[in-house]
Amino acid sequence: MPNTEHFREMLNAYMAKKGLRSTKQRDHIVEAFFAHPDHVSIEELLARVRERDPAIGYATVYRTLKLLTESGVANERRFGDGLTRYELADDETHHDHLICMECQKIVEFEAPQIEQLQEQIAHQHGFVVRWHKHEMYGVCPDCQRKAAQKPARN
Amino acid sequence: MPNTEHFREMLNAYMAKKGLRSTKQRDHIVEAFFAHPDHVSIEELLARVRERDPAIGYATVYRTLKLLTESGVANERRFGDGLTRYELADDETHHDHLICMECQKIVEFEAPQIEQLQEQIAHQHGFVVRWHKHEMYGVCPDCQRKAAQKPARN
DNA sequence: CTCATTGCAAATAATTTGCATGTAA
DNA sequence: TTACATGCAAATTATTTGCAATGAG
Repeated sequence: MPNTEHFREMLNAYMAKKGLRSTKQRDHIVEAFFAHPDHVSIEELLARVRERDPAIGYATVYRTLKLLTESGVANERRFGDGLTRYELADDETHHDHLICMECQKIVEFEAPQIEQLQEQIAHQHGFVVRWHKHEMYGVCPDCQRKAAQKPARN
Repeated sequence: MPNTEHFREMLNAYMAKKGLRSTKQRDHIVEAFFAHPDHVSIEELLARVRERDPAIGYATVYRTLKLLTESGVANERRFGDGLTRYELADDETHHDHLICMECQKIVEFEAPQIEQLQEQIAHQHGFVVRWHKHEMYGVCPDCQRKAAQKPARN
């Protein structure tokens, strides 16, 4: 589990400001998210949360993840499998993604040099950047190997 | 309209290989896409195409855009407004995006230095990159100005 | 007590699919 | 002629919402 202190504070501050309440469902969902905040889908999260509290419904998970997103704790992402996925909005240790178009594998990487260039460009356009998304879609080593063994059949 | 020769050839090759046929609906849709291949949605495309042929249905547009995607002519993109948008898979003149979180404005930019760094990183992980997505979400100059005039009310 | 929250089921929204009919090749 | 393509409507899928019941503060 990553260091979540900062995010817990953000969430508490947001909830206090909006007059929102803390419930055991929310707590479970938030804990489950913090435990594995690595591009999880609603369905995956729901499955984990139901291990502790089988009565929790879809809608509550959707609503809580929206809350996490609004409070700046999580970011919504879509990769291309039709699902919305969530990850910690962790700017400090920000990672980007290499996605295999064959097997959907996701590899994370960090590239401080790119982040720096990004900032420059945004600044040239007068933008203030809140977060970013940098994804490369291609073929991973494993799938390249498979493709070599069993060539196309079209 | 950008230079589309290369893409027409890709599409023809793909259709020939798969034994697919050329129809007037497909032609209209493909032309409409080539005319404005700048992150269009299905709905926008349908509206344009119906100016020429009012009988064309949603399904055909969806099917044709899937065909363009499979043939490598178009790429599917999702920005965050719930719609899938399409753009020319133009690697040569590839552009990335700055997206305003307030007004949804999309600004394009090019950054060859970043593209170069990307390739390096992908190579380190053994990936072959087919295309990529690089989006920065933030606040544009206009909306920064508005926010300054009319501060938050939460 | 009051009002946010929950779970369910129903409602939306975007996209896909089945099928009878039309039509390239 | 032989399938592929089309348009429609129905089906799917992901997500949102209305509402009565529940529960936090």
